[in-house]
Amino acid sequence: MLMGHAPSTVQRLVDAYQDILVSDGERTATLDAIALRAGVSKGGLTYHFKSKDELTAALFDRLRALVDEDLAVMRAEPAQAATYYVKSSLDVESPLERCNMAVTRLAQGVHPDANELLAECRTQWFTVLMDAVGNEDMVHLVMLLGDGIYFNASLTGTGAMPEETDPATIDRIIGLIGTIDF
Amino acid sequence: MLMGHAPSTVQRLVDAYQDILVSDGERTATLDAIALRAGVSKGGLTYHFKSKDELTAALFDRLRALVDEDLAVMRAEPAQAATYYVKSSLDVESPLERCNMAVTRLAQGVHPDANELLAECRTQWFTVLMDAVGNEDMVHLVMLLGDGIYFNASLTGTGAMPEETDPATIDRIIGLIGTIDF
DNA sequence: ATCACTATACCGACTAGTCGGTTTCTTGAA
DNA sequence: TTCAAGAAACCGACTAGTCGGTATAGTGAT
Repeated sequence: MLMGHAPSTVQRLVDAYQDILVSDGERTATLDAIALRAGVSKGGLTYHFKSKDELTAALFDRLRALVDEDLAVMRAEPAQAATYYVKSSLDVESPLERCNMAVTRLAQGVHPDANELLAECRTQWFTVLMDAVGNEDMVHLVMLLGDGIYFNASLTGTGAMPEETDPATIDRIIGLIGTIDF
Repeated sequence: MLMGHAPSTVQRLVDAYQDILVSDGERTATLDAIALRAGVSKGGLTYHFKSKDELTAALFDRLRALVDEDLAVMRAEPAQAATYYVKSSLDVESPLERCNMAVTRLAQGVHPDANELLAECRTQWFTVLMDAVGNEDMVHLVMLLGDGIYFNASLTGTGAMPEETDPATIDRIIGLIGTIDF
């Protein structure tokens, strides 16, 4: 079969939707704009996705798949799970963070399904971190820290990082937290 | 003169805009919906605000004023500033947090001015916390923690809190952070 | 002939903003 | 005391434009 290296039209459409959500927000993510960015006509879009809800469902499926991968990585190396979780929040260019951000845009637009999906993902991360770390307060601290980093990144969109999310600072903060006794 | 306790129409319009943004998102915050909620007609709205941008500017002014108040409180008691900052992130019903959340909805919709304003506010909080706490890494940690709490709250809208933002948990986390040696 | 589209036209719902008109309150001259 | 004139606050119908969705005729490759 030799699956093509070039992304399929379906993938490109989801990519386009995701990219527009991240960089320009929900309002701008119209069917015309998505089709244009994906390099197809509007008819081409509706050929693959009968409605915008179907396209959104595909974006949700992508997030679920990426989160599953991420959870597998954390489960594979429990000792690094907490550090990995915090640090990966910084990597706003990663497929997971970009997809997460896109769904977050929808959630902030108060799309109920997007909110539910994000809550579900957070629960999964919490469970895996609990298995890896053991201490519940520590897990809350780690997740809140990750959320804070992520929130800062999401506000600036694709633009320049504010000082808060400087990787070196995060490294030092992780070091500080590591010194906490329980 | 005896200034009325009942909020003016202008205030009610900004209230309505803010409330709809927080609980239903940017898309739902139409001029009609805002006017309806404020108890005036659309004409009544446009009498006070010539455009939606003007209404948004009034919301921004409100946030600036509330942040100034908040900064004054922190400056008045530097020893409690960090704890105050983290804990007040939990109080999603406070005028400041609600207004902040409304502007955040616009920022997530990638409104450039909203992003700029939020960045400006964060800088001010950072400066005041630096004066109060001294250690830069500690200030970053405190702010990221506050952002994480705030982000969790903003995702759930006005709904029930997820476990992460349970006040007792936050108290314990603040306690843990207080044990860090520099 | 089927698949994966292109291109274009269209509809109904909705949205920001406009505009003529109405009500209510105040003011100041006859 | 009355009343005309303004001004402030507000109403609601209308316009122009946008968006999601539908429909349809056509194209080129397999």
